[in-house]
Amino acid sequence: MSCFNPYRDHNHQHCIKDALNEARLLCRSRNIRLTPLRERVLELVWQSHCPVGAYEILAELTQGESKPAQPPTVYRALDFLREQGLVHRLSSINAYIGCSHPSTPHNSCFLICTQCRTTIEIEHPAIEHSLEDCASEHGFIIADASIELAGLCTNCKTN
Amino acid sequence: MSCFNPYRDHNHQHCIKDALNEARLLCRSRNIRLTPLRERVLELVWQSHCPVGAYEILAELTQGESKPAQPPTVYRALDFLREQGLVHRLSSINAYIGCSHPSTPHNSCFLICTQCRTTIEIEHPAIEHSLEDCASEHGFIIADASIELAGLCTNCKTN
DNA sequence: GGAAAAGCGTTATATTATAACATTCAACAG
DNA sequence: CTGTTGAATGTTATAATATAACGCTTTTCC
Ligand SMILES: [Zn+2]
Ligand SMILES: [Zn+2]
Ligand SMILES: [Zn+2]
Ligand SMILES: [Zn+2]
Repeated sequence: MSCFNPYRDHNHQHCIKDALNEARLLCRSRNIRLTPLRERVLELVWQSHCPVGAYEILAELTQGESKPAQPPTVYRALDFLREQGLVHRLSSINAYIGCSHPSTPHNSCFLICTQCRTTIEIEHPAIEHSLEDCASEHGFIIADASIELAGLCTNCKTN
Repeated sequence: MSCFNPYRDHNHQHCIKDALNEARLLCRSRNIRLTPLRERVLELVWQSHCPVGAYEILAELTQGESKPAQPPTVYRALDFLREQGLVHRLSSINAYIGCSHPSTPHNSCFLICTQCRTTIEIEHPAIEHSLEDCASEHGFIIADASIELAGLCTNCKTN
């Protein structure tokens, strides 16, 4: 049972707070720097359970600033966060989403609702096993798995 | 046992010929038009078992022509071929590859070698089942699965 | 044959991402 | 402290991928 069901009401402030806290601890333990900018970008990524585009983040970063931020600012922060496993890239929609369990290494697997855009990251041993089995049958060594399932979430399929 | 092993020598002319023949039959049976341009693009996609970028196709289309082809020419042909299931898009690398079994509906799953770029499309009931199980556990209805596994193929892992 | 739709050419532009170099900041040794 | 070094960020420009919009041509079908 997960700590929240993003398809229902929940206190999302907790999600944000938890994600930021975990990120801080994780970076501290790895002795790397979660700078204010990186933390800010992570916070913006976590504004919802919907994937967010790099240029959306850029626009939000720029809000209220005198000079607009530039693309490399965002992409560098995202690169850092992705390297640390704090953020995933959803290549099928060119968007980014916070990782729900950054402390444990995993192949990411996402359920992306095409209607409400809510996206959840799932971990399912059966998927991992079937992929590994299949790859090894072909003598293939998986380095990086991208599994993105688009469709309708519980909420949207009934509406 | 598959009709060829793309990691070893094989007569790739057969692959191209078979793919084009199957495409013609399939379009005929669906009563849709595989125009010369579309067929040409499909042929270019099938030039190898490596994914190919839209602008690479564009460049090859332009070879020997007086006026260079424009992006919409290629993208429209690719859109058509994808709608008909003759070509898949690999979003993790922004590239396109011919479908190895376009006549039967399937979720695409690819093993993409990061070294030699050879890519094979696999069908494995266990993967389909585990994905379906997992999605339905979350009340999610899969409309479109994108599974792209990057890593080392048999050949490259030993070299 | 003529209307309607599909296909394609063409021009322009949107969207996503990176290269390259300058400047500032943080860490650390001496 | 201070000077040195590498990391982080700012800044400008550009690359790479993809689509919008409009008009002409070809095919389909009555
Ligand atoms: Zn939440
Ligand atoms: Zn994750
Ligand atoms: Zn296929
Ligand atoms: Zn290889």
